[in-house]
Amino acid sequence: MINDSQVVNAAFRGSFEPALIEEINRIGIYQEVEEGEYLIRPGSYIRSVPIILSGSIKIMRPDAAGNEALLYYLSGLDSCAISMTGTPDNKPSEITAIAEEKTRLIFIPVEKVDEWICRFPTWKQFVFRTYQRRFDDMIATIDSIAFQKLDERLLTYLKKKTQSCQCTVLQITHEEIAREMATSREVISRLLKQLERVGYLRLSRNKIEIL
Amino acid sequence: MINDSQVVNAAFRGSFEPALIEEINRIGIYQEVEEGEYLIRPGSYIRSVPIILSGSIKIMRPDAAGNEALLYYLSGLDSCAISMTGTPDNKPSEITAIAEEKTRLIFIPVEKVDEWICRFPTWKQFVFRTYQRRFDDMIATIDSIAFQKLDERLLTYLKKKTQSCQCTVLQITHEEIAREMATSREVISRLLKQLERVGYLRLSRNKIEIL
DNA sequence: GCGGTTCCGTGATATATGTCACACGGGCGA
DNA sequence: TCGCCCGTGTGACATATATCACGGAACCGC
Repeated sequence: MINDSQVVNAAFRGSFEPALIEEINRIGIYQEVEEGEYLIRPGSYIRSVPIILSGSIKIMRPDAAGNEALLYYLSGLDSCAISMTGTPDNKPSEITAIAEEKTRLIFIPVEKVDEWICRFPTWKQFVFRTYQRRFDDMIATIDSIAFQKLDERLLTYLKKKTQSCQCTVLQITHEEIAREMATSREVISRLLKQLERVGYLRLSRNKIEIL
Repeated sequence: MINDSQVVNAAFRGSFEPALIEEINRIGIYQEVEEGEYLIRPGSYIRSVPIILSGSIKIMRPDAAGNEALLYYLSGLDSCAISMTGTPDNKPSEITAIAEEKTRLIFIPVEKVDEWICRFPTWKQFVFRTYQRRFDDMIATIDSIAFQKLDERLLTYLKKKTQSCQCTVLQITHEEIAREMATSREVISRLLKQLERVGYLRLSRNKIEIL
């Protein structure tokens, strides 16, 4: 049986200095969430920053009309830049975070994020790399929405999805894809069918197998 | 005649502690750019971070096919978060920064950005607020592209534009708007005409007057 | 004033995407 | 086993946006 601190140690060794790992073990709150569980809902206040140990989390942006747009995925050793910055003004969150699969993470209180920056060089590096990655992700998202047609977007969507879950069989409904891409189910069904005809994937109920 | 350090002092007094202002005066490189001038082009390397003293800068994202998408504007006391993070891996920039009008700014070498974070609390605060603002901007951009129809997008575009230049008369061509919104000139012309009929604005050559 | 250039207005048409309506089939609980 | 719900496939149609093809108006240099 693996306990929390072993998991943390294994995940961070090599990235963080020992004193920092110890601090994380002491302060961080370990948590496991199941697939589909919400970590953040719009309107809630973010008081701590999650670091993903294993699994993956998807970050979405809902709009007033009930649509959503996928911003990016978080997986191993990623963290959510929005939650680092989201708090200073004490504004509530404007995003949604949902576990894509069973996910283990550790929460660090925001004050500590700040405090550690000057105490641990590797932490500062981590925080900045996190920002940079999330910026790159957001730019990629904008690229995709602004420049690509739906069929291309669907392809990049499927690619990212398989990357983030590290498998070729997606357990997902057309409806859900449509929601994440802010379009309608029928359109996705048609495009998927098209991709199946071309031999890019195989469809069945609740399942898409990439070839 | 105003000299550089007076400008800098006036801009930063109240936001930064005196020691930091002095440091900025000593290290930062003051520069003025004219309207239309490029600060960053895709492919160039970013070795220093600009802080805008007055004027405004627009940050765009070009794609391979020659289209562009507007990411956000920078104006008084803003800074570009991408340039803070853009350097760690020594990757070239993937964005474009263009002066919207005559703009005064001061460049801080990236190493100093990093160093000052632990030395000056107000600087750390500044850096984090910058990140947060840019994140919010990017999310607003995604909202607009993902959820709004072109006519609404055009409205929000015009609003932001007037905000950033602080005036109601925009010196701009339909072609340029189209490029920034990644669509075509005819479409923008039609939509603008529509807005004129509704009495929202008045059109003339190279000029849009918001009412 | 003249010729060229840039910007703008607008019809006609093409294409992509969104919406509606409905049928089919599989799973699953009563 | 029956009925029902959910996910899917698909035609027909509505709408939004892109593209093409012009013509005309404003401006600029000569």
